[in-house]
Amino acid sequence: MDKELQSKIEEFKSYRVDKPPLEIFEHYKDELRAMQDALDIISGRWKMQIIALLCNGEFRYSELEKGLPKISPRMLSKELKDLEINELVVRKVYDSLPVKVTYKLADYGYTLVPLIIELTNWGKAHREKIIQENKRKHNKV
Amino acid sequence: MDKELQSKIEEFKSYRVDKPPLEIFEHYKDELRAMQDALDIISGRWKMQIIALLCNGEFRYSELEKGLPKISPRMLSKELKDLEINELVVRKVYDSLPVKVTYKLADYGYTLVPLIIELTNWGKAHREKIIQENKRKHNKV
DNA sequence: TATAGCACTATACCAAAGTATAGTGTATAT
DNA sequence: ATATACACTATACTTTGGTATAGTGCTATA
Repeated sequence: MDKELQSKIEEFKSYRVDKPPLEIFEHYKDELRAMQDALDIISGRWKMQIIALLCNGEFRYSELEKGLPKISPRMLSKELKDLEINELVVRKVYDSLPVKVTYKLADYGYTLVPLIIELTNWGKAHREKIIQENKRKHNKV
Repeated sequence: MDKELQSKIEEFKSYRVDKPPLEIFEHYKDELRAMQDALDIISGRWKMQIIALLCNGEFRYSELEKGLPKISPRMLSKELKDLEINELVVRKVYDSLPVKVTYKLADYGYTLVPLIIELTNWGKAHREKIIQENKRKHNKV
């Protein structure tokens, strides 16, 4: 664990010196709201998977369908619409025949990359931890 | 945007040179699964709020109720149980009379701090962006 | 002419997440 | 004896996220 993190944690811990819980809540209100905003946008089974795929470039609708093996077309178009509304994804329509539609990450979408990395790292470490624990249990028994 | 991030993005972009979508999916499968594991654990309206509060120290059940003004007792005890199962939170029972129960972050729980910070930062920036956009629209009209 | 591909939309359905309200057993305080 | 605090649990309900299945209007291809 690095120093910056360590000091952040100390900061948290030292804040509460018998302050009433509601006061602590009020103090962090904006942070909590911001965190929740972010979670609302990235939660769900598909959003981050779509974004992670789109990190690799431009995809057609049907390519995304293939790249997300279990998604239904309804879900895919709904999720893409959501992401477009939040300006994370850019939708381009070519007026060729038949119509071709592509999706790519907006520049703004790339601001999510640090979060993707953080989430992935934590998820990997967590899986490791669970595997280690199962091993220990197995050895004891 | 810092250099490390920039190069990560280039890495993503350069990976896809006309690879079929399914191959890209397979290539990132472990990462996607790890990301989803993490999201499953922290998603929902309460989990991260509880963790963020507990960053500040040890709380009794009733203190948490006051610190999370809108949570129902059922939700609170369910969420705490989930967090305990995932070993993010430690539950301590004092056999005083009446019983006193406290909850605090496990050391492992603190590994979520970088994620909390990332989420909070992104959420704040997002809110800023939306406010700026509304201002621009207002000026145009 | 028939078939298949494309980028969707419509409708109905199900399960999980979250909410609202009430109740439990214990103990102290009055 | 009654009321209150504590840490819950039970039950029923609503909302949301996601699935399943079918269908649309277009065009290129055999």
